[in-house]
Amino acid sequence: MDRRHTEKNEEASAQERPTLKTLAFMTGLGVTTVSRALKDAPEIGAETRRRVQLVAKQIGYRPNRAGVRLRTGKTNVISLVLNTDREIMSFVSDIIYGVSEVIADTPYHLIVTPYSRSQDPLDPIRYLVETGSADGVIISRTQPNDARARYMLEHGIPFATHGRTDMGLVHPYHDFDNHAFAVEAVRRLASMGRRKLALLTPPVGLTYYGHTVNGFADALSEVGASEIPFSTVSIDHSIEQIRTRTAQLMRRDIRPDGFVSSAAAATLALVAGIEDAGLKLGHDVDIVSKQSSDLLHLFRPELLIVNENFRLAGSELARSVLGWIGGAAPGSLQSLSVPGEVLAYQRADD
Amino acid sequence: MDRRHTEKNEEASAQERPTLKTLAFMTGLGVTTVSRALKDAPEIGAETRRRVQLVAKQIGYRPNRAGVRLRTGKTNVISLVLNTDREIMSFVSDIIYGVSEVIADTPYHLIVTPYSRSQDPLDPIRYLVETGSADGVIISRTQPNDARARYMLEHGIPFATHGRTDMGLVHPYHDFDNHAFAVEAVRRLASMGRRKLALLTPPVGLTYYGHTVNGFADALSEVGASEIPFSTVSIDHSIEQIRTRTAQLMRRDIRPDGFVSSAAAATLALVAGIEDAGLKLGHDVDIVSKQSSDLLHLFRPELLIVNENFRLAGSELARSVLGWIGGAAPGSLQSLSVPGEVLAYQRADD
DNA sequence: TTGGCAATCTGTAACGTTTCAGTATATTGA
DNA sequence: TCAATATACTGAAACGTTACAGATTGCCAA
Repeated sequence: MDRRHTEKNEEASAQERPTLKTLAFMTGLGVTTVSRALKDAPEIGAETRRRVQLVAKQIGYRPNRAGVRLRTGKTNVISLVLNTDREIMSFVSDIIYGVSEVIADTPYHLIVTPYSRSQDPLDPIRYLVETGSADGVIISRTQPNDARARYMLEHGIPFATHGRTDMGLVHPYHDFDNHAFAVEAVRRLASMGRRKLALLTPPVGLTYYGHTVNGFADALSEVGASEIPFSTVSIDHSIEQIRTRTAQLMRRDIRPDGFVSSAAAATLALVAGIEDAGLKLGHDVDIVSKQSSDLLHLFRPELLIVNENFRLAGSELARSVLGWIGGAAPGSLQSLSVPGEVLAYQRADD
Repeated sequence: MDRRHTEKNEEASAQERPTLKTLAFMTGLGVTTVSRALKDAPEIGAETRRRVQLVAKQIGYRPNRAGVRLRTGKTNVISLVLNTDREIMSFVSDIIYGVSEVIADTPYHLIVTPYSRSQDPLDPIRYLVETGSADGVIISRTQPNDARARYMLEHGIPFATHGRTDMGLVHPYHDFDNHAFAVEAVRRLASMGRRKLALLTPPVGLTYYGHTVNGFADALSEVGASEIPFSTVSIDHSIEQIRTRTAQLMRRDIRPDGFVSSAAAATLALVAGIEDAGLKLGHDVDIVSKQSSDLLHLFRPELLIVNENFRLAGSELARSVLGWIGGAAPGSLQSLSVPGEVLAYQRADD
């Protein structure tokens, strides 16, 4: 089955994939010249360059990734690092699609590097860095003091975080303005006369937990509403847990008349818990919820909804990483999307 | 910044990533011997083998992927080919997680190869085959006569399909038994006294469209119920379209009193359309729906639900591809998950 | 004693690419 | 005219790995 005894490349019939050697033979040039002609090196004659590129296009030459990678260390790979048991569903596919959109016209491939509950989140990052498996990395579930970001900064590998850090270190990120979300949500509830508000928070420990909580608190004092503590669960908890805790909360004497929820799936559980307690959405209580896929309004029309675009996040993150790889200043590759309108902070390369 | 003038590898201080040459120097053996010792070749002495493997473990040697790939052509990559605009959300992440689980203990990386509406679905497959970018491929949205499967079979690259084909060609697949699903769904509705049933179908053209439609028809005649045609939309249509069409259908004189729905998101739209027409779920009409994430029962407790486990699908698909790569017979790498057996058929009301 | 053979180990070449250090030819300045 | 220089090209080496074709040693049978 292995009939590669075809007297070297130059006499091979036709079927093998063309290499620089093939091109060199066809054009009568040396491989060095061909290699340079293809990347528009200055010391190659204009006509030669055109000729080589024409032939390359004609026979469908594509550089061998392994060859390039071995020689130069460039992998042409972006790695998306995902928590396999915690990341919310639709989340992931949207981010992947967003990233894909951006790298579609580049030589980059997207590899998904998973890690599970049982592992140190730093493990997959170490692996990528130590084995040089990617030119750039995208991480999510970012923390204020994020060991992964610090590690990658120390090791000089370009990356972007979904969510900001707070370590005094500068790196590319994309984030949704959860402070603004919480503020708007509280204002909206207040404008409907709701005065006792509860917050279903993001996972404790992630940076946007703080943003959300602060926005919530800021807006509470602004509108003069009060908080009903609801810190026994976060959107990371199971549907059942959220539902149960919500029902318990709603059966108390002092219960919220308004909720702010940081995730769509959690909102489903929230509503279920409320109704378990015999209360009615839109009457006894209102909810402002974030969502990423456009389905929540079908669930209960009374829900007040703010959209977060994860596909955009994926695109921005990919653009940032590619920008950093391309030599742009990391500080110029940060963006924030604001609920309602998407406001991208400047790009460096203009 | 490039100080690799360190007199070859053997005298390098410590920091560069270890290679076979490093190991050879440390053990006093030749690189060939080291290479063979690491892969348990028979012509290496037992003690030498142990010694080499010990040292390799100690210094954390990991084979350079580019080196292996260049020399052998083995990429250690599995590619998951996804339609960027059509694949349902949770779908994708679950499959990715399932695949990840399986390849976690292998040297394989998972790369996601997207293609969009505008492209020929064969494009990404051609790319993968022509550039030799993967050792194995996983595709979804499988059709009865699937050009991609045929192409990969012709080109001898191992793959697995999510869903079966019907071309008389044998290849690995994993599929959910949608015929059985439709049959059970109809029986269930019939047992509740429903007699005029409609089917919200999978995308026309995909293999499981046929399976579902056939199961539906078979069961209809079995239980003596009649079909109300509802072929203007499929689960590939937008939420709005499904909702509108459903409302139209439900306002007719002759309208269904039972639905079978092939996807959770579509079911949301279905229910919305039904309620738009002023009818009540569980009273005027019942619905049996598939779901992959466990959320539908929160939406309406009256919904009758069948779970499809996409994480399992991902695992099975990965196992199949790895099996084929490993030399197993493609015909032995086919699996079907049956609703009710592998998966729980849950009653919402108990 | 010698030839044969099994058991271990080794050097070289090759995969496709880029970089380094050239070479050959034409062009320029004096 | 000669040397200096710019222009256009080239071979060899190297990245890390594996496969091929030996090489060395010790042991045994004849």
